[in-house]
Amino acid sequence: MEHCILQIVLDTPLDSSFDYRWPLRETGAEAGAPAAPGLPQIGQLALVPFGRQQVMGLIVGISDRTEVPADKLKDALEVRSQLTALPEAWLELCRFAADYYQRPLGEVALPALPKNLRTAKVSSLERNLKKVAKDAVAQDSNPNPEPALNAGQQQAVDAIASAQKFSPHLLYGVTGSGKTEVYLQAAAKVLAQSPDAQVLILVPEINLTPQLEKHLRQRFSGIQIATLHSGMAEGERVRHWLSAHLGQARIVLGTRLAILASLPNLKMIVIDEEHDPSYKQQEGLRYSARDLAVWRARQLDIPVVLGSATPSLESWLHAKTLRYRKLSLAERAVKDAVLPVVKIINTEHEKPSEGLTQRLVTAIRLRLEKGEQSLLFLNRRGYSPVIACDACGWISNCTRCTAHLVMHKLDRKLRCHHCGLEQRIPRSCPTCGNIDLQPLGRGTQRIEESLAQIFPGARVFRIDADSTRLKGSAEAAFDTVHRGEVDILIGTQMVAKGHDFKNLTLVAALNPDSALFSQDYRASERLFAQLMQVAGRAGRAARKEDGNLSEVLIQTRYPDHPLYHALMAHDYDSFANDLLEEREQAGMPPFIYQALLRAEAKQLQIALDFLHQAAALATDPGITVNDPIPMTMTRVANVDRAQLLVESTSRPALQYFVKNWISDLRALKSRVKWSVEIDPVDI
DNA sequence: AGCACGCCGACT
DNA sequence: GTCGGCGTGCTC
Repeated sequence: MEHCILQIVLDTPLDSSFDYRWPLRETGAEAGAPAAPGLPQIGQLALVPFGRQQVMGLIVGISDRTEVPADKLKDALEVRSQLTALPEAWLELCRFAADYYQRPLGEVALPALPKNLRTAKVSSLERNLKKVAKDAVAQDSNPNPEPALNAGQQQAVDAIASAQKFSPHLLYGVTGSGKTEVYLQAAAKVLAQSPDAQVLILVPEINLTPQLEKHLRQRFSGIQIATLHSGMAEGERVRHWLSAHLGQARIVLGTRLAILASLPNLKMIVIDEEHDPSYKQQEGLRYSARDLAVWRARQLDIPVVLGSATPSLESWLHAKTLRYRKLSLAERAVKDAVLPVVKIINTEHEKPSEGLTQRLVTAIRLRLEKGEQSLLFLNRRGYSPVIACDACGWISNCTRCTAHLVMHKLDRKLRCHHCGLEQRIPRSCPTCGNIDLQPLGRGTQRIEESLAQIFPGARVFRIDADSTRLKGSAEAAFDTVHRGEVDILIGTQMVAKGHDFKNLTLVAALNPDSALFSQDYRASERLFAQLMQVAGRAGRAARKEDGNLSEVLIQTRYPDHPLYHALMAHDYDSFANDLLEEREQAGMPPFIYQALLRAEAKQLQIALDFLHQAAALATDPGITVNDPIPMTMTRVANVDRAQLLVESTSRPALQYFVKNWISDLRALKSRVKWSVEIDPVDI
């Protein structure tokens, strides 16, 4: 009996591949089978016994020999020959990500595949393959026509689509400047260049931006579009993934996870709102979809477009150093629409009552009289509805986390957003017995109540993570606003994304200040992007000739802060340039590169001790080692967490250092649970 | 990571 | 007497 040896990677933290025997003669021997049946290929999936379980692995090598002793060697159970092998370029992408983020290949490659592909039976795969084949779209001769472009847009489209090799473009333009139309027409050109070309379009959160999908489907009605995001049902997810993998879907629209999709004929990548923090995966393999997209574009030698009104400082720097080509869209593409007027309300002089200044109340009243909509934007941070006792200072803290319990009025519970702990709302203060417990701060729910008091007839509507927890309810909520059934909309950052509200002429930021002085140096960058984005929700309805501009009101105690001045002037350029200069002088990203070692233990000291040990191991002269510190939210679910930041001016030097460091840390055999994150963003 | 085996405390 | 705590050891 003749065998070959399959080298297979598995979704396990063990950093090696595993060898399995595969009998060459037995498979595919059925009569009438095509030539060379049953020979496994690199890139195919195989079901193998692993310990006491059976798991799906990925074939990364095929050999005729192995170092593994015969008594340990097992037979692979099944090769999924029904599924064409994952392309070599895809495997290379996974190898790069595994190497860069310092994880075993199997922990990158297998989770990148739909779960169903790894767990379901062959019959299910065959059924799905059949369904996908049948779904081939009928040609539709009636797609929406391409609208005319303004000069800036045309230039951008030409630059992107004519670049047939690796070329990163930073498409820079405010909301309403017509970035989407540039994506669409550039995609159309690329798709027209070859009959099997594929285009990948990444968006921050698909359920908040259904409009792009609608535009795509209308414009490319004869072309199959696959969507990929975490909210999809498993079956649908597999079928969309398969249609991308088989080259059938020529446009793939997805969230960050789509960057790891198999796309055999990928010819262009678009990253919409490239600055958006959700491109960074915050658990498991902590990759940046944006960075991987640029790598993938370089690998395939294709154009990549990063679009934003407020580019990340990383991309901004790349544009300044000409690594990225900056394409600016100066005008608003919507005819006659103008930028909203941004005004500052100094809360030092105009004290807000229940979070609302008199001027803001007046502005809302004006909109109500004119039948227009207002949007009140709340920074969630610092504004959770926490219960407190005025008499003794007691606050509803979580017993398992360094966090407050947050009041949920609907089910009359206090809940911890970090570990899920639930308590009934106490009738009196647990420490002093005071009956008069008050909500601290103004959460969206409280603002909602005070608005209802001030404007009894107004239709007030709240959109936040709580009110839209149910699947699809966010969409329904936005529809309600679109239909004009809402006068005053209250929301957290959720409302900042995607949606244009046609009748919205007032946007107010109630409490943006906390981000200005945050420990997190990226907070102000994010705040600017958020305010800019939320301001962009207004103003599309306003037209110059009405003399009736949309208004953005910022309530702040720091009216002279440069961030607000830049916002008033609609001047991201100088704001970003100033920030970059600060970062360079302070030796911070994007001028230096970072890695973060996290440790967790039952007691903080144990975690810190481990980190001190780790710091002692870091003697590389090119590496700056900071002090181990407890994480801001030290305790989560009864586990204490601490971290150690290491930095270098050289990315390769950091890479080299971390690789060795990790093997040194493994050798410590500590009981502490630890992990290393490359390019951390939340420090 | 799973999932076993393995040796010490409070309970049907 | 058992059920079960999580320490440590292995997975081709």
